[in-house]
Amino acid sequence: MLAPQAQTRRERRIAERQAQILEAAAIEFSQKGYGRATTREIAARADLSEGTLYNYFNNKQDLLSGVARTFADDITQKIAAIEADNIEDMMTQLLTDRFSSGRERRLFMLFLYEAPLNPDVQRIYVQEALYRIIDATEERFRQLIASGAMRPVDPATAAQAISATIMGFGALFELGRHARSKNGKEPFSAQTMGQEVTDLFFNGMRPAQDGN
Amino acid sequence: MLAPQAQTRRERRIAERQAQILEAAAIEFSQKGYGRATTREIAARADLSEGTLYNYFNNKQDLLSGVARTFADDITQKIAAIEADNIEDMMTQLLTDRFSSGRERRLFMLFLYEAPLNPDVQRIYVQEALYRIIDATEERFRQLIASGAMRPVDPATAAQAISATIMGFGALFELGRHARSKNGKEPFSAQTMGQEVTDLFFNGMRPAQDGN
Amino acid sequence: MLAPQAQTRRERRIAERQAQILEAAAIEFSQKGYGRATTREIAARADLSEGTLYNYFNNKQDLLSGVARTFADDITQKIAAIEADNIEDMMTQLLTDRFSSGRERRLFMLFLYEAPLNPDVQRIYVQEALYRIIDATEERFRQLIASGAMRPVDPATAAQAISATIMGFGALFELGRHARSKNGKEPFSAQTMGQEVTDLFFNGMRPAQDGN
Amino acid sequence: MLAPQAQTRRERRIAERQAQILEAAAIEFSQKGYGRATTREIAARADLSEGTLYNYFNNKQDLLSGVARTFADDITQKIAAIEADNIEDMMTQLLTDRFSSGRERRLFMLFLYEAPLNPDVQRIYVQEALYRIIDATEERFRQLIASGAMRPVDPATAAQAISATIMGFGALFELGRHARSKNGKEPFSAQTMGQEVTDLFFNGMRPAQDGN
DNA sequence: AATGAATGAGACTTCATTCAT
DNA sequence: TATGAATGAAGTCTCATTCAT
Repeated sequence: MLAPQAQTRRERRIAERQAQILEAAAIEFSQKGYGRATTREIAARADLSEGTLYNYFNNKQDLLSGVARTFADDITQKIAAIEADNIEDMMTQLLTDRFSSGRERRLFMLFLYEAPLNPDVQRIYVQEALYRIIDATEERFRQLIASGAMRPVDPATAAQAISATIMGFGALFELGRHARSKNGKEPFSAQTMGQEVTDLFFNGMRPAQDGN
Repeated sequence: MLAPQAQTRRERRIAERQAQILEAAAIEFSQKGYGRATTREIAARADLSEGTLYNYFNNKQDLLSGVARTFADDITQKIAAIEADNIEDMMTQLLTDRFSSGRERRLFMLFLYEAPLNPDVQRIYVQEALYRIIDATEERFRQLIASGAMRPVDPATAAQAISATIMGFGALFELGRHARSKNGKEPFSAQTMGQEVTDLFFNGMRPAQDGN
Repeated sequence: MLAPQAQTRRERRIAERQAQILEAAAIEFSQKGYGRATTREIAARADLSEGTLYNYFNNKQDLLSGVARTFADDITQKIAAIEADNIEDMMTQLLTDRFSSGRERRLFMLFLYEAPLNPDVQRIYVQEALYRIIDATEERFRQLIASGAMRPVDPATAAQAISATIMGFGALFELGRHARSKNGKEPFSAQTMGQEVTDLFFNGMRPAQDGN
Repeated sequence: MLAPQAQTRRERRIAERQAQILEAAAIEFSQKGYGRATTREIAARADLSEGTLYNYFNNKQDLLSGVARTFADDITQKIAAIEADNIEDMMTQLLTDRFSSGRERRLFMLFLYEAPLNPDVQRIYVQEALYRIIDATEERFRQLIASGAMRPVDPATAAQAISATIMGFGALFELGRHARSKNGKEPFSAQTMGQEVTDLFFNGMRPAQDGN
């Protein structure tokens, strides 16, 4: 009982340290990008020495991988937690969700950018998270179509379109577009935006025909 | 007549060199990202010495700005060249267009990523190109709505949604998603993709109601 | 008790390293001037890697500032240590003192040259050291005049004249003038020089008048 | 007659070009120092291309040598032009002269600084100008002493003291000391300064004794 | 396990000099 | 003879990584 417990406590402390470091790394990476972030400042933010960083991670790339894994898990869970039996609810939740945290959006951009340059990020964030989410969305669409709750479009295309839109909105937000007020109205709220876009996807742009 | 001609020749040579350098820079940046690209390799690819680079550009950042301007001009022209008087054509062209060149997509990602870290990129690519395109799209939507060719959705939201979707698809392509064949069919073609997505935006996902 | 002691040891080591680096920098700067001295050779002389230099100083300019401060402190202390209640002693000491070390003279020239090009040197060496010394000298002259030990010349001019002479002799020595033997006598000694110049300043050049 | 004339015209043009370049070099060197001045800006100031510079001078060092020679000739002539048969006039003129032009003072500092680093400057400016002036001064002092117009101090020391003082005042002026007003009086004028310092050297600091 | 000083490879950049036009 | 684009050596500085304490 003693050894396993000590082992467990040790493992717990290691996990805590790693989380503490990854938290700091996430902040630095999100603010400065991967290239401009320095291990020195990550260590400083984690209130550790630079040397200690290397007791928990092999190198800077691993820090990015670690951050990617954290956020991959996070987004996967959030998406999985969405409960909706009609398409409108589901889309609103999908769209609203990604508009939340600034740091999250920034890291999202970072992962997209780094993925082609960094196999770990590609694997951890893109393949194990993004693609699975898209696949799951496709499967849900397939079900909705089967149940007649959705027009029989190509579910793969629809899933990608939805995902692409969410990703694109993340980028637009990040680029500051959301700050623009339109027509004197208040600047976009994520909530309103989600609803309007959902309406667009759901009802389409085609003008109502005939007596509709 | 002599001086202007000589002047012109000199200017032409300078423009050529700059183009030659920017071409090399665009390739290096697109392949390695801004931080990992080196002036040495840009020079080598342009078949010039490193010092010569600095006869035409002040620093590495200016190389990125130059590349950004080139592609900002390019995309602006392409978008402006779109001629469509019905919404379906317009959307198809918008969506199809951005799926073309791989390097272009990679640089697009680069600009999105760098914009918040680099005021020049933010100004040149985001504000002077992306935003104007979105604004022009909004204006077109406004006209289509006025003419009854489009359902009276909020034109600003619609313009952003379309733009976000295009941007997102650019990213998805870049991430390799397009390489996946679905259902044994051939992998996506930009053409097909554009048409399907246009259908989605145009007709929406809502199942046909009533006797429709 | 533990923390302060550890802190002190660390600070002591840092101070030692800085001194070690500044020593090397002083030698390189004095031998080659600021522009021709290289961080590489400073590091080599300090028996450190080039990178380590930058753990202790921000840049090459700071190395020069550091050297300037060291020598500013040094000269200020030496001047302040002069004890003389009659003008002859004081002048002899003032004049003799600056003729001592070759490196010191070379750095003195360097600071004079760099001061107009380098605000730090101007502030550290010129304003905080040279000017204060001149001011202090003026004040001493003022007292000597008040006590009747000195002819009532303008004390500011006199202080500047003395200072200028010392500075000029420093330069002349540095230029190798002192190496010239005159009339077959031995080359100047700082001692002799000091006495003769003092005599000159004290008694003037005017021939004795009347029956003197 | 033709060849020599053409030769002469050619030589004249060469001399003009050289003077034009040296003028530009003098300005740049005086403003920025030798190391920080660039051949590019010297060429620009001389309204020439960089390449042309190298048709008239072998390298940057030669530019400095050329400037040194110009100013060495200049100062030698000025000193030689001094006409004075009594010591007061002579000293006033000596002292006043060097306080004149700012650029001249700056170059003077430059030559003093560069001399130990640059054999040409050492030879041209220091040995062929400065030392000769000091020697000539010593000789004049010798004559004045012989004629009883000057107290029999050591003429070599006196000549060096005078020279050192002039050099030192040049430095002090350059360091901005002259800008300080004293006692509410106007800031120093070269004229006043020269007179006061002459009085100091001539009459000494010793208080008047007895019934004087 | 923590530290942080030391390292050194390598990046960007400058600039005196050359040379084809 | 004048030009100025091209060169490349050399300089300053950064920073991920290591290792003795």
